[in-house]
Amino acid sequence: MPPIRLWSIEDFQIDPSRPLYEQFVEQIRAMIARGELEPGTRLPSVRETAASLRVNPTTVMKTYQELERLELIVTFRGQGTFVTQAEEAIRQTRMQLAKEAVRRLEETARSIGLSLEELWELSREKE
Amino acid sequence: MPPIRLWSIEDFQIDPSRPLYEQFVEQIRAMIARGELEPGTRLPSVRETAASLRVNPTTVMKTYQELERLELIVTFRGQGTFVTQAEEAIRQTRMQLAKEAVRRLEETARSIGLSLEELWELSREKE
Amino acid sequence: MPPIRLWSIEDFQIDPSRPLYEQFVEQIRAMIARGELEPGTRLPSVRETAASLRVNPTTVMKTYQELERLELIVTFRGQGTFVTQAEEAIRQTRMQLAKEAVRRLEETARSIGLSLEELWELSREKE
Amino acid sequence: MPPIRLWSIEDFQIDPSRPLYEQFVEQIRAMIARGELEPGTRLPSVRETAASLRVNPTTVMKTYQELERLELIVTFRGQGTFVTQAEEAIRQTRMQLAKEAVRRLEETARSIGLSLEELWELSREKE
DNA sequence: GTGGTCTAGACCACA
DNA sequence: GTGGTCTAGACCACG
Repeated sequence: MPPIRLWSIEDFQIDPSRPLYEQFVEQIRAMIARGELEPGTRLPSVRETAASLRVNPTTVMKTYQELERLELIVTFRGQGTFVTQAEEAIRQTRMQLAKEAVRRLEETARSIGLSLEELWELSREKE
Repeated sequence: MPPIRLWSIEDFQIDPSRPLYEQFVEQIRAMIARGELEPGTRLPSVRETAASLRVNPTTVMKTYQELERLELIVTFRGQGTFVTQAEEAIRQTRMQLAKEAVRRLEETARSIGLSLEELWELSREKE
Repeated sequence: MPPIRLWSIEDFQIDPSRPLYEQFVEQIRAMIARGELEPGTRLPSVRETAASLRVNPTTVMKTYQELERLELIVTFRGQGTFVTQAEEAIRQTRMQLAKEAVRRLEETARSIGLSLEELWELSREKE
Repeated sequence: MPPIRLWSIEDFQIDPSRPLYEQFVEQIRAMIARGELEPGTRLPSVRETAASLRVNPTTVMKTYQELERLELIVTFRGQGTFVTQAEEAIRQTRMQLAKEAVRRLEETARSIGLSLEELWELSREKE
């Protein structure tokens, strides 16, 4: 059973100034959170992924380990790595991402002394 | 002409896993953006700040130089460092911070396949 | 993948009364602007450069970071530092240097009350 | 015999990142070179100038000393400081400034691998 | 007194 | 291996 398809480096938006594995984690997590990678889907192996993304295998390994720690993927030895079947974990992730995003927005508003409404208005001004 | 007052390390919330100078820049920028540090105010000297924050002078200098590149402070040789008189630059900074914060929120919503309203609702659910 | 070749201190013309890093920036920028360092070329590592130029690694790092802010080089974490592939940025730099040089010439002419033609004539007189 | 008039800081264009005295020297030298300050004119005293420009007296002193070294002004003890009567010195200065400006232009052209004509063309392109 | 540069050397995360 | 941050301490020009 092959994985849906190999990744290409163009599937990711990379900022060279930030850790690669961190950006892979974020973007694969988003793929799972929005349902683009469905539960049970088999992911390409570490070796395959490293080759297709042209990155160091240890970078992919760190990515997968972190996603595993987040309980978004599971590895079955000898069988491969799969998106978790636990939809609850995916639901939780979506909520965490939402809460975190709003928390950051509120933190920014607080730091410049604005209410959320004022921040919103300001962000909509031109120039 | 002394600066308003020396900083204490308690004036800053420091995450030891991130670069010190980066956090100083962010938090001083916020002080200026919300008007806590008024235009024309003299900042404590590099040496004073280093002593009061218990960090190395070069760390403070890197902080000040970054704030200067952001055009939020100005250095007059031999006289010290001052919050810019150009209130326009401060206004711009507030707007940039607001726009950036909202952009990140929209980016998060997009990445998990939600509208801004849906993201907001989700962030307000309990658990 | 080694860089083209190490630098020697003889590759640079150093005026000891001016900041080292500033002169390195100017001269490496010129190498890129005139195509001597081609897009994609890997620069010698910070440590190698520091050793071959007999300067401190932090001096080289400051040089590279400044060139990075100018968008003339890009750093890939753990991989090294490379001349940007964005030839547009290089073209822009050439134009900026040209415009700036002419602007300075016009400024000098203005400051001594001459037209560009008169300045040119004057500079060609002997003694 | 009063000097023509006191200077105000608005008579000068100041870049805070460069030495003050250096900029005063350049700009007063230009005033003399273009004839705005005529030979024999009496300059305001160091003390007066420091007060009217709101700078440190030692800065003005250093400025005058440098202009004296350039033989553009002369000080008669107890009488004051005057623009030199030696028109030859002024002529020389104009020529030095012109030669130096052209030398810098040629140096820039050389550093980016262009002829003077090509540099000129490039500086005239838009964007 | 001020900031700016440079050195020497340590430690860290990342690939 | 790579660059990035931080410390400690020296020296300098400027005002």
